[in-house]
Amino acid sequence: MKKDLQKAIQKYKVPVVAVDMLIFSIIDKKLCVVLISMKKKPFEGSWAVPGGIILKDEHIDDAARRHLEQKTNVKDVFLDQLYTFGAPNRDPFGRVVSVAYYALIPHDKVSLKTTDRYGGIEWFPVDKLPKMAYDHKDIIKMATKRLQSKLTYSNIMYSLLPKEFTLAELRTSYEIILKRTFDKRNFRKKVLSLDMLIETDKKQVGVPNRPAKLYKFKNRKFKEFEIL
Amino acid sequence: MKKDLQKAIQKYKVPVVAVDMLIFSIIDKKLCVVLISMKKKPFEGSWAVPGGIILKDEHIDDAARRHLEQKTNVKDVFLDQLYTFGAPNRDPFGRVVSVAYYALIPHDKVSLKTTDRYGGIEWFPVDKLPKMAYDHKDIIKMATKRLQSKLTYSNIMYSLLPKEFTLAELRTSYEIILKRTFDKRNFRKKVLSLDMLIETDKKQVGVPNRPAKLYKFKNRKFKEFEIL
DNA sequence: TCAAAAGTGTTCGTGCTACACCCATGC
DNA sequence: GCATGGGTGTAGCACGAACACTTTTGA
Repeated sequence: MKKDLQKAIQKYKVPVVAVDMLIFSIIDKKLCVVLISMKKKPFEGSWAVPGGIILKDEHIDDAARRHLEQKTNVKDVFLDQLYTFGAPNRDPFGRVVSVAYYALIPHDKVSLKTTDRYGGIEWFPVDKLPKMAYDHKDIIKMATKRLQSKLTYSNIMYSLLPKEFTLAELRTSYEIILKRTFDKRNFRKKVLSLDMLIETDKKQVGVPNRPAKLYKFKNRKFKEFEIL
Repeated sequence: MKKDLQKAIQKYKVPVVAVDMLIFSIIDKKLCVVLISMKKKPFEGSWAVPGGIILKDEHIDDAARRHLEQKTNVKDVFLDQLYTFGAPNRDPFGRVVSVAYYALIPHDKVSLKTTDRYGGIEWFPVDKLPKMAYDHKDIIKMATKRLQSKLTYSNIMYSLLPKEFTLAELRTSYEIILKRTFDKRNFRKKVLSLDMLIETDKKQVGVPNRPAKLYKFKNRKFKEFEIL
């Protein structure tokens, strides 16, 4: 960083703009989020949501996408701005205003990339978080709530499921995230009435029971609905 | 803004964090928003949403409240974060990431304070905006949508109405903002069933017709409901 | 033939919608 | 007494909730 800039920033305590990227998926029947383990004091041994400072000329949305792709190799998933956290003393290293984003990625595409900047990167169930750095525990809670809410009035589940899926998979995914159950028949009736899915001519293979029909989403793009 | 900082910021495109404050009220049966007229090129003659850079050690929420109070003298109203805009070329003067907030203020408390930094400050109906600077037209559109949505699942109308009001005032306020009508009887039934209002023992005075009972909100604090 | 999950209809209750007339007050 | 908005009840309909048995496949 150039000297005159650094000087001006220190003089006026200009806040730094960062993004936090909350990456959600369903792993092993649980809603999980990607965390990285911290090396630096005072947060050694704690975990945090991945993220970092935005680049110059980089749109904040793109900064979020950059972090998402860096960690998971996935693109073209649902990504949405959550909230901007701007308390003056959130970060002991300096004033950081961070814009949090959340994304939903398919559980069949999961492969986390670690880098040597962090101690490690792992999925954690949102109900069993480790010791968290900063205010990240609250951020995860808020993101979980928002995710639950958005699931009930949009088609964003397209971003969590594989291209083709059974209605049972769709239903249990809703059940896991919304923490409730749905009646099998009522659920079918409802989702099929929404003109949101397309029936394929394929079926499950290799299951020890009657194979289910596979469906896919009509549009793999955010759209509002009255779903559940 | 100080000159040396401004210079450094322009040179290196370091993002500056600002807030934009969208102040809504109902004036003359129309949903209106506070705008200020710009003096500086290239936006002479255009209008913008009030706002400005956050102070050092100032919480961004407080920055929004500061601007709100500066312009309107009101405190203790509903104020909520809308969205953070972070495209790199939004502002020709340099990179600005701005966190937009919106607030609802009572129409009986309106008195705008002008300052000599701006050409003027005025209420404009959201349907008849003047020539707007930056991307502020889009921001107002987004805020209006959010406001409409939030009205249908919360009690934030408490922040727009005077302390005591008639059910007709409540109803027409919803009708103006949501751009639809409600059946008088069904509306009464619904809002009274929500345990959100308290009936006072007062009535309208000086009206040339049967005076309506006055009601007040049980809690003048944000709460979620299923309202309309 | 057995185990396991898929697929399929009907009934009931709740809540939203539509709708018209009398009442209280000021002038 | 007349003009103006306040205040009130009921019937129909749509939608969500509850609920059990038959079908198809692999082993």
